[in-house]
Amino acid sequence: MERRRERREKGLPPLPNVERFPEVRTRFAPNPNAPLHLGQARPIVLCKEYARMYRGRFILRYEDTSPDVKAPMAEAYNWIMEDLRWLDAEPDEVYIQSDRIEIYYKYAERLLSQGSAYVCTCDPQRFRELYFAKKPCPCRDLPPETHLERWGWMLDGTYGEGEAVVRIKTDLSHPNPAVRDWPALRIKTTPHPRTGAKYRVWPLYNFSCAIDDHEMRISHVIRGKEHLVNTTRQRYLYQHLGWEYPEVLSVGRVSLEGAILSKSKIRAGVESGLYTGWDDPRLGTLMALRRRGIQPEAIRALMIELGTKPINATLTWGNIAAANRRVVEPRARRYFFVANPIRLKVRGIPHEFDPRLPLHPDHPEWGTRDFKITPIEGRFDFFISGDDLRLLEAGRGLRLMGLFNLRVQRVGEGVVEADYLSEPYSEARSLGAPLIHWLPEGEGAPTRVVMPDAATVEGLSERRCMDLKPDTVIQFERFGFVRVDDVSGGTLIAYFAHR
RNA sequence: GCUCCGGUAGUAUAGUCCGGUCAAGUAUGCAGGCCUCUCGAGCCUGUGACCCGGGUUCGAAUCCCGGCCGGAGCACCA
Repeated sequence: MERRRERREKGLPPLPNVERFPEVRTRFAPNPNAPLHLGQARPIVLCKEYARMYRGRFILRYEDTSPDVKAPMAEAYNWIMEDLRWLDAEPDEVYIQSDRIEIYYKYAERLLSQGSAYVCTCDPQRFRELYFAKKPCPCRDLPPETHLERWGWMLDGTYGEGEAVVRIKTDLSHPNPAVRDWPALRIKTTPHPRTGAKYRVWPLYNFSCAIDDHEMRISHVIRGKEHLVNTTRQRYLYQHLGWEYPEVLSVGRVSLEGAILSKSKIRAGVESGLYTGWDDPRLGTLMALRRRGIQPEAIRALMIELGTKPINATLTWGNIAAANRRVVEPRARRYFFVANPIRLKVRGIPHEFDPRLPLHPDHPEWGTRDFKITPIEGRFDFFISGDDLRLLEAGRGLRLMGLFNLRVQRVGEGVVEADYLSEPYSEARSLGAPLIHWLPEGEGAPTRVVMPDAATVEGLSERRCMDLKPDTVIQFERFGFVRVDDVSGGTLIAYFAHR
């Protein structure tokens, strides 16, 4: 009782039955047909974290055995690896199932010869009727020699696509029809992006996955609960082979409010041009989150918080922003970005000013951004954000942050006129004057911020921002946190993360 | 339709296995206040939840039964 109360302080609960295994080995087994998305981050982070916690190993296994229905993409193998590295989930071992076909064949033959599997040549429709009635199909009870012979015909091309399939024997009276005599290998002649036409018989998910979990000595399988039935199916295979099934943690699915996580929908949108790419800010891919400046630490923290329960979780962008803000706030430098700029003409400035604004309000030691305001006959022009127009009113006070106070004279079409009032910040406070950010005329670098809905906001930012390195997350004061995407084209391109 | 899994505040999570310490904790959100030359951060206060109905029990978020709602699976996909 006491013990249980302590352990949840932070981090993950202990893994069940660790003592069953010489080493904790977890695996993530994606189909390389798209980059990773937020939903997949849950099992990944859990697997990696547990491997770390128990000084075990984390294995990446590409499950690319469906050349047609879920065709692998040659680029996706690398995308996935990059996504994992970014998430700080570098795998300790990597396997590709399309390299391991012979291994699956070997086990198929063993199962066939020991009568644990059979080659079924029934019409799928017909088989369906039979298994719903809990009846064996005519192939099931044929002798192993016949099945081995048929197996040869699958391999040598005597059978065509759809004419034969290897099934694993299970309990035909199992209450769940889905587990009865499930298919293990089938004929598929579509060329594979990695192995071309070398193989015509391909294992199905439950077969290759189950074999590999054993071959790779996986101790704990952490996967989405949509695989619950698959776990039941695979246990039959382990029984036939005399293996012990690993521990299984079935975790709920993660969805993200307003974002599309479905690979097929994303692909359709990317192909039709609805999205700018797999990293369109509207998408929930890891690529997209990364581009928006979401930090891997934030994703990891979120996933660890979700934990290992079989409950589906719907995260909001607010949840993500909150987690990310915690990571990014203490280390993001502050700069001014004037969105939708309008001209501010100031008169009556008594002398030069050299405002110095901190790069981070809580870290004065980081230094300052220094400006120089040199009025000519008391006049100087600034740019301020059109979004701040709502704060301005003729006759009212206004403070330019870190500079001086003004009295607004006229709010006109695209131009605001104001008179110098005073310098002390305290006066702005007592006046209740709004504080706004600004840029001296001539200082601004053209800047475009890509917003979460893929719309863009144009404006000006401090010239020194052009020296920032891509990937840096900064805060545009009073605007929000953004990630610097590109500075090479003379325009600063940034992606908006959140406020 | 059949099979399985879930259901704690807007969202997420702790507690459920081993009933009392839970008139339910935490984070985020929201509202208000303080602080601060950002609409950031920080601090304080408030807000708000055990799906429903029975049962067992001195006592149920926790156990049992029924219902309702949600999700997943029922592919020669992964």
